[in-house]
Amino acid sequence: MATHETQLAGKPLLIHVAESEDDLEGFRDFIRANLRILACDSETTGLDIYSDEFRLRVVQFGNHEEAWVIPVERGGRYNADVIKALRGVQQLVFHNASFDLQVFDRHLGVRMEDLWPKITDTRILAHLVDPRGREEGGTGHGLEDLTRHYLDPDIADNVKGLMAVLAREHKVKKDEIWKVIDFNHPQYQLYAGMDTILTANLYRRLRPLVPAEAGTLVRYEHKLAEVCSSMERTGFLLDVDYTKDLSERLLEEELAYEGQAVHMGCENIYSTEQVADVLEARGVVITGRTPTGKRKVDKKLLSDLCGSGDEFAVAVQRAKRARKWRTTWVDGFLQRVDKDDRCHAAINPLRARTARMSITGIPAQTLPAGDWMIRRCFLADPGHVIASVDYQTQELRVLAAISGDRTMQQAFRTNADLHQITADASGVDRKIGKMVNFAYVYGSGPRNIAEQGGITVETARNVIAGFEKSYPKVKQLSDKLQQFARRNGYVTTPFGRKLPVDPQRPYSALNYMVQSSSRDITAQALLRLHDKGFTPYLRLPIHDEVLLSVPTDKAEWGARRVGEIMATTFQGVYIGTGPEVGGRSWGSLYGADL
DNA sequence: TCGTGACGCACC
DNA sequence: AAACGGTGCGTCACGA
Repeated sequence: MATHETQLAGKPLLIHVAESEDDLEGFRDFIRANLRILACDSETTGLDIYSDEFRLRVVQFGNHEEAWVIPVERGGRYNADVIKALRGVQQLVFHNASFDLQVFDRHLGVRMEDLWPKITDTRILAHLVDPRGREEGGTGHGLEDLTRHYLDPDIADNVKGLMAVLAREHKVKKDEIWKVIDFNHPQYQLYAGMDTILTANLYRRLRPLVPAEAGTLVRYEHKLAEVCSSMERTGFLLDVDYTKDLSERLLEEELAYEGQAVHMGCENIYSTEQVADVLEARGVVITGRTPTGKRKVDKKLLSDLCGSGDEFAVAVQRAKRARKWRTTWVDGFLQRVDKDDRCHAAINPLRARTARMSITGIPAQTLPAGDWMIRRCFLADPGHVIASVDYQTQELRVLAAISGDRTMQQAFRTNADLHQITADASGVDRKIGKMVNFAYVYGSGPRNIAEQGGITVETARNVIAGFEKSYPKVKQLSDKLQQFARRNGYVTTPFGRKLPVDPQRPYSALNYMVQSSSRDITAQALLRLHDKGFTPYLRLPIHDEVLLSVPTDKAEWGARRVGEIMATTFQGVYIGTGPEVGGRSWGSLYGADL
């Protein structure tokens, strides 16, 4: 048995490694002595849990000063004892449990459902303590960042440097190291064990720091993480033939237009500098500048030029679009599809400062909405169709609720046209009224609203004034929140979430409040859907929408039922839903299959 | 070779 | 008086 001695902030640590099956007796003793609570972690060959090459290599258990490292890749008793430990320990602490639990589910045969009830996730605790990333002045939420902030900066630096050192030693790229490194490498063993000790210590530090108002959020966020991890595990069926074909078509389009651009003197259309040079050589005057003073060549400029018949602009824009669609979406899907033709998104249920969720892998929140071509790649299961249920004007209704504004609430109650009300208050088009309704929630100023709506700054000021006069309580709330945020540095949402507000941007307090509350309304709906047994049909949560695959013969009923369960009354304001049933592909909801 | 900032663009 | 909130991802350009 190998044993490593090291230190964390001056305190001694002990890391045991099971090198032979005989060593497992010591491991079992350790588990028996720590049955109440242990931190756990795993080492794998990569992050692509659902790819064929993925392997689980090592599982570690630890408390605040001692850890065991078990090479489950050897199978046999190593495997069996780890499974017993996972089942036996009463409380398991992970950092980002969703990942490890999916790994154990798929590669160790321990169902997530069995483990989730006893999981504590330090990433969740860290977010409830400070939802800001490191770039935003917060602690960040990765194990390394949190270790640096709460435990021991030197250890954090070592962990960060380790990968690079080992990769250099083995002459491989950084993300390849976890596949090739030998289990007997002492540094590998040391840091594998260390991760659980860090997690155990983080748990001790973070638990008392969770704000009292957020106390009830702890269990709720863990349940939400469970539901989202279940969606990840299920995955989303990919129409592989269609997707491959689309990839080829997009590549052809890209090459054709890129060739035209090269012919017109631009070697690299992705270099803004080069595009600007060619445009100027063609007599275009570029007036816009980026924050760093460079010539601004963006979509708006290119579209305007396309409109006036500039063939170079047309070629650049079309090539860029085809390339973006192919590399960002289509090829990405093909790359991560598993052997059953399913794509597994990574859902982070607790991501933004406002707690908004994020979805990567299938970047479902950013797929083009005006076109069905990309969404057409995804299918409902065999015998199923796609259904979508979204909230109707979720954020504005939340604003009506938390501000208590009578006019806004009345408008929603009577189905009056809120955008027209805003427009009429200053005598502008409904389109402008709608834009300002949303822009106000984002905290936009007159200049921005003017640019966005193609109106003068003067008119923008009038529309904003009209908005504030129409909904006086909204303005009052914004002022109140700003004042509170200036004084205290944060605001607290109706769900008990403490959201830090930057002193330079007190106006963002209103948006944080609305965005965060909206997220919690969707999140709580997911928990209700889970309780009613709908989780197997859920595919993705997308802001104010839930996407499902439902059996064809029950689709209408199912979508309606999901809509009923999601619909809610928030502080007296009804937030209704719009269930939609499509065809076999997600694209059908956007005009495909017609 | 890798990491990072700037930029641009997709969405709510 | 004015203040655009949040996300993911690809590419270039640059520096260690």
